[in-house]
Amino acid sequence: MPELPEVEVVKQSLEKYILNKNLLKIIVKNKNLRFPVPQDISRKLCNLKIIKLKRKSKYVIIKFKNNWYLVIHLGMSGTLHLIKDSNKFQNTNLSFYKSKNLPKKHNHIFFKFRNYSVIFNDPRRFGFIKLFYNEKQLNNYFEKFGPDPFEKEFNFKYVKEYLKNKKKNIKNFLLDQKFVSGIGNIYASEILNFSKINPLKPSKKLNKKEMNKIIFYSKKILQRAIKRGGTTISNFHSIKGNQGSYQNEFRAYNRNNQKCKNELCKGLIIKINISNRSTYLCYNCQK
DNA sequence: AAGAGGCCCTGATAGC
DNA sequence: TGCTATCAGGGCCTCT
Repeated sequence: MPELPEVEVVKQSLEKYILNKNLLKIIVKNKNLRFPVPQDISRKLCNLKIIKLKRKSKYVIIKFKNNWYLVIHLGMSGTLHLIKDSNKFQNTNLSFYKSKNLPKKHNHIFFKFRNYSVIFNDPRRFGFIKLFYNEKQLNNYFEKFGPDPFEKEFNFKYVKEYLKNKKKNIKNFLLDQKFVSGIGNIYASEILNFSKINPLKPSKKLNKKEMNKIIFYSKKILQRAIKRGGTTISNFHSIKGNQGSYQNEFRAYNRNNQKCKNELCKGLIIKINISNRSTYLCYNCQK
């Protein structure tokens, strides 16, 4: 589900509630996520103050006062929920189920704070959490990732060097987190439609103008999506349950057989498969 | 080394 | 109503 904008929205809303707060305890209901939940995580992290929140790519990074880092990835279907604990039921699991926003199933991890809990829900369990015990370990993990689209390193020189002599098509490169990190299947289609580039175009055939368009629209579209609270297709929302609205601005994704919205273009958006993932494009203006 | 494809998992929806 | 097939926002692993 969540690409960079959705994760950024989650990080920002999470920050309001858990920054500078003590994590009282963690209750793991199901440790079988994409990777097993780290052993003894509750004992290790209880009564530790959260001193910083960051986002890298599609990951939320939570820093504790002892310089440990908890990293959260939401996979395809993961969500975080903020639930107020009523006084009556505090310290019992019952309180967690009092909010109508909380799904009934797949609430795998409960992070308990003084007056509320943050709950990790994930039906498909492609999400996961990881624990790092110092900054070096953390940096080591993210070393293999390319720059976020917003980072200065994501510039013409980098893109040109990286794509030189590469056979893979540009759409698959936008999804390749080693090249640029944070873009997923929705925004890849959007970026290429704005840039008027065919997703199947071999990367080495992109000219300077096209590379610059990709860089420009990656930043612009993701910024805009963050501003609109992300994209809500089936279940994404911030931790308070607010829905994003960027889906109302889609130009390509989910618009099979509808008119292309690029200026002066009379083409139709068509859905095709690239590497087994839905891809939306306009053959008329995306060359 | 780069690239293609399979796979992990549940739920929603379409078609019969 | 109930079956089956297909698809879904991601990314790791294996094979060539």
